[in-house]
Amino acid sequence: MSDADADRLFQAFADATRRDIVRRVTVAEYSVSGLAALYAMSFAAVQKHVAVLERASLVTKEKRGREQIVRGNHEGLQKARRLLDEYEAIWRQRVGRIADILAEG
Amino acid sequence: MSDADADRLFQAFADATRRDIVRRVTVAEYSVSGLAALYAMSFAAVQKHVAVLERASLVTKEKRGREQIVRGNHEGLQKARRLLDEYEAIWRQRVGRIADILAEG
DNA sequence: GTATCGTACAACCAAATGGTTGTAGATCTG
DNA sequence: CAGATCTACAACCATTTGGTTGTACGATAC
Repeated sequence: MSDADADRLFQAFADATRRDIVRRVTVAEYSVSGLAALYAMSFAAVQKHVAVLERASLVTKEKRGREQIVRGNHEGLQKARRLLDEYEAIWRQRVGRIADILAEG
Repeated sequence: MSDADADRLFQAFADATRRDIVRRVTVAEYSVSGLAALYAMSFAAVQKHVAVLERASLVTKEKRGREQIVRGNHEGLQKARRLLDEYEAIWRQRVGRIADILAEG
């Protein structure tokens, strides 16, 4: 994953409204206006949040009639989790080294 | 974890320089100026990045003589991973529901 | 004691972010 | 067809972000 991909992913997660959208569209389908009705902000603002999530592969949009259906996209979440798993692995290596030092001493 | 905590965490991860700092200080100790020497930006800029990471509990600072030693802090990483695990759980529930529907049909 | 080093912090700047309103194009409904 | 609905997008605004330089101050070295 490129730096730019990771930037987009974590940036997308760094907003409570967007995290809420991700949760909702994972369990059910929503049109953009359906989502907009849930939040105390304009339709355009929600539209922008959805666009941020789409660019981060956390959500997909599909046209259905005049509506745009938003659904969760597992791809982005998987990428984010794999990246954090790499950091976790670095921690485990470090713990391993410390254990080795203690074993030697 | 509060929304503000999550915001700070993911915001902190949403920058390649900061992610690199986290990796480095997890495997070894660095002073702030030691870190600053690694990047093509000013000392003050790196100092700000470290401050962002510290607020997000991804790093700790400890004064040693005139230096400030930066170390990785597992707490922030754990919080981030747990939060992503919650999203993963929502996905698994969804997959379960779909399987149920298929089993019924 | 006097440089020098490492840090903190303020002030500033350009660009990005998160919000707004307004306009316009598609699609459905009556 | 006319009107309502859903979406897209531009323009604008305030705040935050990521960077800079400059100043000040405690700790170290000579």
